[in-house]
Amino acid sequence: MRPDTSGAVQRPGGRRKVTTAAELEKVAFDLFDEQGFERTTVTDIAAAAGIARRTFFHYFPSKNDIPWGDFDSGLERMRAEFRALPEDLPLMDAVRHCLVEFNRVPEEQVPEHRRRMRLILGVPALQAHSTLRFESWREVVAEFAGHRLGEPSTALTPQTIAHAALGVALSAYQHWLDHPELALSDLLDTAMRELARAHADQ
Amino acid sequence: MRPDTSGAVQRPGGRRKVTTAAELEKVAFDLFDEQGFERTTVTDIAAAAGIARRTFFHYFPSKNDIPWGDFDSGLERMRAEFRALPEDLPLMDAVRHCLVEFNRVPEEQVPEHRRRMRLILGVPALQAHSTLRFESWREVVAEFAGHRLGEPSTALTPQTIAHAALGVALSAYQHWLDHPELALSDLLDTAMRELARAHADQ
DNA sequence: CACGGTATTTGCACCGGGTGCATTTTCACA
DNA sequence: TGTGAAAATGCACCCGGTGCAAATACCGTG
Repeated sequence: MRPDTSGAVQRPGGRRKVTTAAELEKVAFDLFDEQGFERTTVTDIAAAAGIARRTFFHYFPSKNDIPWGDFDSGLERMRAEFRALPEDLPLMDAVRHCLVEFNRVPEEQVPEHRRRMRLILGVPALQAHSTLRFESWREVVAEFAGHRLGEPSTALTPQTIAHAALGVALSAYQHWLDHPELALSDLLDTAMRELARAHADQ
Repeated sequence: MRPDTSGAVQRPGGRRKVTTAAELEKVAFDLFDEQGFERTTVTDIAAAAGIARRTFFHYFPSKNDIPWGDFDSGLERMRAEFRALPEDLPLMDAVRHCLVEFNRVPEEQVPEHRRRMRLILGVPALQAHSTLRFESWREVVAEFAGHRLGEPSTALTPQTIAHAALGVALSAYQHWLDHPELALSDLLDTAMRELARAHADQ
């Protein structure tokens, strides 16, 4: 039998990694809490983590990427979520459903999630950077919408639906950050329904 | 009678400005065409314009702001556009109408507009930066939606409508850039209608 | 015409993010 | 005890952006 290659990357020799992205993220978040994002330099983070500044960039492509965790791996989850949906569920209901499910977090991780999102959506530099990260998220939605509509995902309607879905998510998130007593899932669901309602109302 | 203070700022003495933002923009755009946005440095632009690098930053807060022209002044135009609409025009019809009108450009300015938008929506750094510039645009829409709904513009629904409207605009623009033969106005109108249709379809 | 006030330009030193490259360190395994 | 591979590191840069002080050009006035 071949050696187990699942989980961590196999290591056929070579120096051990001295830390992890998750660990660096933790160190960085603490500094961000203390002194804010912009006032924290990469040098600060590296020093606090006990690594060289240069090494930091082996773990994160940029300072702006620190708060994103394994966002990309979540995309595959969402794709699966879309696939699992019954074919006869109306398109926008399906989108709403996945919006809610994709953003469901276990209760105990809520404070952590809130902190992360407050950074991403609150700090201008990160807000700007988020556009780039959200592109692949939109693409997942567009693919699904295109599939349902029998159009390429690059067509106008799928792209529009994807953009709108992202907009809904962002406004729900912003509201959630401003109103800690409200549940994110409810806000996402409501926002999506209210948009449909606005479109329907004459 | 007081001297005319309309138009250009009055100059009660002091050194003359040596150039204008518009002129710098022109110089910069030429360089962008030649060598691309990222490969063009601020130093390049300043040199080509015959000013000091430091002076450039008296005309633009950042390199990323070059392609934006007088975008902010356009916002007031859009606000007026919203105000001029009949009160009984359904909310989303009003939004669609303003979306189309705000983005209407005289035929002769179309190539210029396309070049500008191809930069803004095509170069990652500018794409990211655009998020920050679009915030005030969204706010205009949210204010109108809030007004119509009898809610503060910060409420969930107005914000969602604003985010969605921006999404629609972005997807229409992207499509326009990819398909030069199509008219921007039509794409904006269609995108908005298709989103409504998607929401309505069961 | 010289002068004084004013706004703009400029130079300079500096900071922070990010990269390319060569070198050193640490590890597994033979 | 090597030997090869991966990771960490150091260093020299580049670029965008800022704070500050000095130089420069313009205006109106005496």
